[in-house]
Amino acid sequence: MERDEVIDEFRAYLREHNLPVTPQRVAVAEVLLLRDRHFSADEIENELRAQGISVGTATVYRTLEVLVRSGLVVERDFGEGFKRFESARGMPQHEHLLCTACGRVVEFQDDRLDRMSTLLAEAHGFVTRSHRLVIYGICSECQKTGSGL
Amino acid sequence: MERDEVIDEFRAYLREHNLPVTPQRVAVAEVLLLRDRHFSADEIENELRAQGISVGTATVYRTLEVLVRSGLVVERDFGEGFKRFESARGMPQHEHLLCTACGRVVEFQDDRLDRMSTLLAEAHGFVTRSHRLVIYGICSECQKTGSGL
DNA sequence: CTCATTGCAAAGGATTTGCACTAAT
DNA sequence: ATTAGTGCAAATCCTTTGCAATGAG
Repeated sequence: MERDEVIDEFRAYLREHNLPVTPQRVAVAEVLLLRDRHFSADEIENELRAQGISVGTATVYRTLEVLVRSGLVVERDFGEGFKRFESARGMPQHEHLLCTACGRVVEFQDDRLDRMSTLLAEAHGFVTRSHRLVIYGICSECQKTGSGL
Repeated sequence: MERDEVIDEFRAYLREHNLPVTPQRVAVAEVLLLRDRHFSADEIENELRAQGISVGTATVYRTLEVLVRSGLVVERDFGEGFKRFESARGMPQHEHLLCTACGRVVEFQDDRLDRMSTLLAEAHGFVTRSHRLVIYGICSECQKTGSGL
């Protein structure tokens, strides 16, 4: 799949909803959709600044709102005191491993876990809608360097 | 276990650490340890105010810090924009089922899940510190009444 | 041209911190 | 007496909002 296809999808979404396609919106979308990372609003702003593009904080947040509504981006809260955003591409339902030393986020998907989660919910009379698993630990890199010890 | 035993445990913790046992600290501890609920800092303050006890906001937060360090209370973040605190009594590691219709929170514990979570982390080179699973769904009550549909 | 977006700065909500005052040991 | 805790208000951190200037369609 072409890298810019996702951006075009966003452009299409904006047009369909009569929302102006501004360079700022596209710039924010590019950071988020063309990379495989979890960005905080602040990181996005810094990333853009590093690229020489200046986008106001408010605009970053407002664009993130649109991106989430478009379904192209997903909002995550790992209890760090701020939110992170990631492309919704590919992995529909996945879990997160968060390194408490360096903040790195690793994603994975496991069918057995999905099934177990549904069964556990049923056992308590719940009909599952979704679930979220975050495992906090130390990644292999940080284990080597001894960071956060 | 008697209701006041937990409070005595907290008093003991304070003494052992040369921390003064103040009426404010005990008051906050009582709200949290003598009930089966998840409280926000704000709710604790209101609860105390309703009881005619006035405790400053800063003191509530500072006491929560001590309670968490003592291991008697656990801090939770369900992505609501603020933190919740609950007694750690009994269930050392447990998961949460959150009804998206009525907001009810149900807790449960499952060893197989704990083990699976550790194994999944290892498979990705992580050393597990802890994990958090929140299953979002509809509780049996709401399924009957059709709330949130 | 017209209306939505932008950016700045002020406002907000949750939590923290500085500091003079009070209380526990 | 000592030393730490308390309350208040000011300060932070992340995020939202008001509003005049700007830009997309």
